[in-house]
Amino acid sequence: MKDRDVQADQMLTDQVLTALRQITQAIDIHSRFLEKNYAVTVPQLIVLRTIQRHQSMAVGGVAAAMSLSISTITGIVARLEKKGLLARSRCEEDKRRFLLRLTADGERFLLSAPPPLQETFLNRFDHLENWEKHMVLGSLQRLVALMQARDIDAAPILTSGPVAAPER
Amino acid sequence: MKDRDVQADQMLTDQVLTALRQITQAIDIHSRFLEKNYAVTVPQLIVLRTIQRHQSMAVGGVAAAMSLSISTITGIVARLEKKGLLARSRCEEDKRRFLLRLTADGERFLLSAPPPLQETFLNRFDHLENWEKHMVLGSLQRLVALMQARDIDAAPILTSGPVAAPER
DNA sequence: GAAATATGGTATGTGTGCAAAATATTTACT
DNA sequence: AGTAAATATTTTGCACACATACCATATTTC
Repeated sequence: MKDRDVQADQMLTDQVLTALRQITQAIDIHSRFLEKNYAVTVPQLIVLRTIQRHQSMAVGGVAAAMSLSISTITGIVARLEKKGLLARSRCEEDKRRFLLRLTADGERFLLSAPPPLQETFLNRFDHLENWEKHMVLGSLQRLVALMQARDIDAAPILTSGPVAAPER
Repeated sequence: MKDRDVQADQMLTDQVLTALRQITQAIDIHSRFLEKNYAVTVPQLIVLRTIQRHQSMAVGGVAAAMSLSISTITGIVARLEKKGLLARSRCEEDKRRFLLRLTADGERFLLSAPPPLQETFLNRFDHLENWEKHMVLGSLQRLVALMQARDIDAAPILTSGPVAAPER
């Protein structure tokens, strides 16, 4: 039994959660700002950039590259297609796939579009001292590692259906 | 003009964004796990806890306490009410308000419910060295400060409505 | 070659989050 | 009092993000 100040520990973790939510919120707010002024959201912009980098990609490829689920990408792609920034075509080799590529409008758009958060937060982040940037990134990645350390040991409580979801 | 490695800077910020999304994702996944096994999500659980701490609260109070928008709380409250964990009643002094309080079921539920992330990530976070916890928290709050350094300088493009939102 | 299985993608439904508009109530001002 | 302004909530509409169920095409197996 460690002799710790449990109260203080709880406060610390609460603060972490609050900080995380505030960060998420800030990104979300920026996304809405983008949507209002540039007609695309942050996720949409990142999808466009990702496809641009690869020239042409399948839906699953984008999902893997962004570590998002396929169904999420489907929705985003549908909205981008409706805006005419992106086109889908059946892959000839494997007709299960759709190949995604930018339209001329899409290319043109990216040339004038702002990078995801550059105008705001990332711009300021960029101006931090190098050691501080690395410290922040290190902390974030520490959290990611902690969170991704599979919950498997704690999970099997209500065993309805396939308990051990293979991955993700 | 500083003499920096722009490429490396870009990578750093990209990594920050990726880490942030992964953290958000991990929380979301945990929330679904909770929903499946305990019938409430993380936000729902936090709303319950918040109300419990205050005995009874109005919707706006919860929103302020959690720094979420009122409309978001409305939806969460509706779901909790449907589950019978929480009840609403008109406030007598100010009939615009609804007072929220836990039902007997709600109280009982909280006694058996797990703290938001304790079973998983926070538990592990708790076991970090103290200096590391503080470093992580410090980094997160650094990000929050950067992000909240109001976008006012960049924002006023579409000035519809009260631009300078007082707080939040 | 036909049946079983695997894989890529879409459609649907739920939960979160916001903004904007609609309602109702209280407070302030004239 | 009587309207105007502020306040408290709800409703609606949109964008994510996921899981689940389902359709179409590929691959494997018999």
